[in-house]
Amino acid sequence: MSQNRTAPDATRRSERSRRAILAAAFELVGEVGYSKLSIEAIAARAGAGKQTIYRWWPSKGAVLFDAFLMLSEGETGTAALPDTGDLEADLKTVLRATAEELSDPRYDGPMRALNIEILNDPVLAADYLQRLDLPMKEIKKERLRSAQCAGDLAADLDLDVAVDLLFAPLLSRWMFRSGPLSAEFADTVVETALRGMRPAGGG
Amino acid sequence: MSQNRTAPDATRRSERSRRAILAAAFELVGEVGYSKLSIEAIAARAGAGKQTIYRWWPSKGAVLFDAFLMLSEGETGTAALPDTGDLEADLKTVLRATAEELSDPRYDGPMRALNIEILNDPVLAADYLQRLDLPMKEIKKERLRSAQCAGDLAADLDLDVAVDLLFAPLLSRWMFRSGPLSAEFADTVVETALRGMRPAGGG
Amino acid sequence: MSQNRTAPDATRRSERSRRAILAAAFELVGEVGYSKLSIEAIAARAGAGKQTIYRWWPSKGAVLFDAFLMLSEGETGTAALPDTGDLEADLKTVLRATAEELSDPRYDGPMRALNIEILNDPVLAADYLQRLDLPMKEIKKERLRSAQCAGDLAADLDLDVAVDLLFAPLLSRWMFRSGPLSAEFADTVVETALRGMRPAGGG
Amino acid sequence: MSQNRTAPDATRRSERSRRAILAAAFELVGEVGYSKLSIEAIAARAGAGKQTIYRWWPSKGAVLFDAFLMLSEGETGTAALPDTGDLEADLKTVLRATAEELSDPRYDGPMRALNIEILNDPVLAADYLQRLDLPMKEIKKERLRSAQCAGDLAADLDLDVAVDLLFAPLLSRWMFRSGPLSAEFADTVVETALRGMRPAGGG
DNA sequence: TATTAAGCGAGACGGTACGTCCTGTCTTTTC
DNA sequence: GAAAAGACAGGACGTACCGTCTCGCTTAATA
Repeated sequence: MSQNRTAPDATRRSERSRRAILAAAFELVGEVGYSKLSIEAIAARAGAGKQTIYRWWPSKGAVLFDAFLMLSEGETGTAALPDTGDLEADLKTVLRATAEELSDPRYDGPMRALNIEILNDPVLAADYLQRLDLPMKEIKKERLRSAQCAGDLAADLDLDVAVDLLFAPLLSRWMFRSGPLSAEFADTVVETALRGMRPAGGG
Repeated sequence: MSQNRTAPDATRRSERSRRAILAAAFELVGEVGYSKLSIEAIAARAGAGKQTIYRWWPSKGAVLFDAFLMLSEGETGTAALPDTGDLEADLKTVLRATAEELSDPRYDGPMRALNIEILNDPVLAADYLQRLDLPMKEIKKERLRSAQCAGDLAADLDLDVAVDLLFAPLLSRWMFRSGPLSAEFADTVVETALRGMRPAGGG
Repeated sequence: MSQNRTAPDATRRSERSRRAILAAAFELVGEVGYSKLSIEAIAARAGAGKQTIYRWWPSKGAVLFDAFLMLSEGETGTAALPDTGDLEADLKTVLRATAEELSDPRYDGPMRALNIEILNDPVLAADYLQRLDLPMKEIKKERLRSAQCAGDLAADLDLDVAVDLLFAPLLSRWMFRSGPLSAEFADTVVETALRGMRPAGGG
Repeated sequence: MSQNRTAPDATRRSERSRRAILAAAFELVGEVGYSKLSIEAIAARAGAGKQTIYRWWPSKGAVLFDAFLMLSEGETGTAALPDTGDLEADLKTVLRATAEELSDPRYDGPMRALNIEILNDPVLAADYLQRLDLPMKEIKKERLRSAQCAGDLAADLDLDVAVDLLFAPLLSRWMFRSGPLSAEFADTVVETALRGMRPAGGG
């Protein structure tokens, strides 16, 4: 079970360096964009040696990814979508919030960087899926399942498809900048998609 | 309207070099992936000088983009979605084809590379929007409009949203590799989305 | 007698371009130094096409050399060293003038450039020898021969060696910047060298 | 006393790389000549990165110069001209050796390259003067001083001029290829120059 | 309480690619 | 048919980073 190289001893890892590196990575990607982001710059900004980065992360994308995880620390697992009983209103709240976050210049740069790495690197993509995307999808599905039990959604609805239908359009607009990420857009997407998911005999 | 630098004289441009460079770029991105793609390698493979690339394209992404345009040459503007009268069947045909294309390893690599460049470079994104995305969206909207006239879609449906709802889920799955790009998935997306777009009184 | 390439027709040669190119070369080498001198810059400054330079000169050094010839046009062949009857005084006059010229920043740069080309290119060196150095050496030897006839120099003196002995020290100091090119230095060289060249029984 | 850029840490310098680079530079300049010598080729031949050259040397000429210094390592300071008591014979020995060295194709190329750099670069010229030319001149002057004490040279002879008078003619012939660097030439120069430097009353 | 061994900052190293500049050739257009 | 203009293939420039590799230094666990 040993690595080909002597594995680093995690107990001795400097928490100070770890945080400084992740913070520096997040800052820099926001300042200079993904394509200009370099390990050298991260190390310099963090006051760390390059080797410290190479020792603990397999790629630049992994650093970036961990920087995101650090931000969303505590959120995952505990968080749940709002459930006021009104599915449409709850989803509109969530999509509007998502739209706003994607529009925020503080998050736009780093988010694009992470997406680029995911596009590039299948390993990182799998990691992202497992550790961020799937948990968040489960949270979304949980809310839809609740609505399904309440009879607000068709019983045979594929919840995976439902989540994609609801969230992918926003992502697509953000990615290609093909339209404004407005509250109106969020609302229309929710309204149209939900109409397709209601029980057949619904009123 | 003049450039800040003396612009190259397009009338003297070598068509032979242009084609060789675009072909080399497309080949290489498929072989080594985007992150390993270099201007140097493109020039070498094309038997061209690096300066010839820098003279005519502002960025690596622009080369890649033109390589895509060269492939889809003639398609844009002339093409239209199938219109058998059965909207659902027609859309399933198109989405299945799209899913297949995205699964094809010959297109997966270059497509990811192009998307990365678009994520990175707002200028290229705008160019892409104008020259590829908008025309293709118009074609899709044309088919939906035809269905709208036939009473198969709600009269007040926002066709832009409709297109996003239909096509974004596929793109999202491809991008994050979050599920199989199967014909079943394409069908389910079309069925669910269309149900939400039909006239209220149901035909 | 034909060249491997169709030789240019000298009768059609543009005198205007020739002069502009030589002038531009001379100016530029003074401004930016030899190592930064480029054919492109010469052509641009002269308002000439690069091909015009390549058509008429075999190398950058040849252009530079012709630029020098243009300057000394008319001098060669006609000129002679002063001959007042006092050899020592005459030589001091000449060496002092040479020292001054080598110190002049207008000539220092171009002269170094020419010397560099000569060091580099044996063909150009031979050309230089034939067309500039030998004629000038002959002029100097003529003056020494006159002194020899007058009994001021040893009858068996090798005049080639004599010229080198008189002029090389100055050149060496200039080249290596190993000391001031002063009138005193010129005088001392002449006095010392001449003492060694006088007839044995001389007073 | 600090540099404007963070100076490299000389204690960490790789002696292996240094020697390999200097050796490669010396070899290459002999093989392809100065004008075809490139940093790129030196690095490749030495198995070194280009940055390693740029880190430690300010210019191509400086590399070449150090390559020369490496060759003459140990010679400077310790060496002295032969002193058999017979000045003329000793000088003839030295000049003949110099002439032979300048004729040796192994040294001709590199030597020309170094001279070109010296002509080009005043900073390098000053360095050369200080570290090679002046020490060697001092050695030559030492021999002349010894002769002066013995009464073989005029008491008021300017030894700097004397050295130039003796050695510059050889250099000049080599540089312009204006004549054979023969033993006869060396002898004649020594005989003629020395005759001008002897005490007035002749011993 | 010393010893020791890992992580650490620092940064030199062999490399690759960058984007710029220039070379020498070729072609097009003008005179 | 020479000349201005400038695109072309090619190649070196000097810079920026890559990922690897020592260096001393600090620091936590072991002897």
